[in-house]
Amino acid sequence: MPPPASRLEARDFHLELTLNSGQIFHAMPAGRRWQVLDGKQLFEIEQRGECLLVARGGVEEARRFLALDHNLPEIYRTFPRDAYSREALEACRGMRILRQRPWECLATFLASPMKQVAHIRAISLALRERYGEAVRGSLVRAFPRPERLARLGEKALRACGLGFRAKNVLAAARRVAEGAADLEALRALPTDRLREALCEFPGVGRKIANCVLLFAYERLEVVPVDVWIGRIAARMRGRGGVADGLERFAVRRFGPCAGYVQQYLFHHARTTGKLPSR
DNA sequence: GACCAGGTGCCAG
DNA sequence: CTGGCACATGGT
Repeated sequence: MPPPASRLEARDFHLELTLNSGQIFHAMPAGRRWQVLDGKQLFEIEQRGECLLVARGGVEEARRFLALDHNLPEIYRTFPRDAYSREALEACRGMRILRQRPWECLATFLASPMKQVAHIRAISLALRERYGEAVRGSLVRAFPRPERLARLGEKALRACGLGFRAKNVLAAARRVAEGAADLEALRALPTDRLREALCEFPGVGRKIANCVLLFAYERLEVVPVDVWIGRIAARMRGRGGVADGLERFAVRRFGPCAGYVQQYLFHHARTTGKLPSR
């Protein structure tokens, strides 16, 4: 039996929303609680109002992974003031940008092109089930280490539903496993140089690199432009807008925590189908 | 059965 | 520099 739960104060936080907002893809409900893995570290957590009951995993580790140190009221003050952004904020209040591990984040988003969130989840779960290490008490296995995936063939990865993305996941696993890229060492680079380094992985373009920058390297000012953010930004820019790239526009428009804003707009648009008027 | 999904790389003009 | 297209898979 797990030890009794520790309490963790968590104002301005929405656990379920955060775990299912398209940052990670493996969170599992366990009764009233949620199970989520950070590497091989299992957290099992229930939210009761502004308090979290941490049934498994350390409180300090949970605080860090869930980014409870982000000052959300302060971040909200930087949000754009237009009606659509306010609507997204109200719909997603309490959602946080998690602190993911770079390898899991990179590999998972290499599986994402032209896939819906539900499909990415299915792929993540298949990879974990087949090639991940078991974690005591966890309904889901850990995300496979690069060394494990590097030993596989493309066919084995395709069998996890990866399709044409299999070759990119495999190449990334090999690059990391053989030390051609050190994802932890890259952390020290400034954002532009780090993005360039990430784009050296086959299959990583501007969008996926930005996802990894935002979700794994704490670059909260970065905006991944996917189909939804593209539509939203195009509407906000309107016809009178300059001949400016959508990403550049979004970065300026969304403000200093543009990545946060992006995540709220993305989730709101994806789950409701609503877009800004005009 | 089209159509679309948290894109990228490559090629023609 | 820009637009068009192939690339797999699964759900409406």
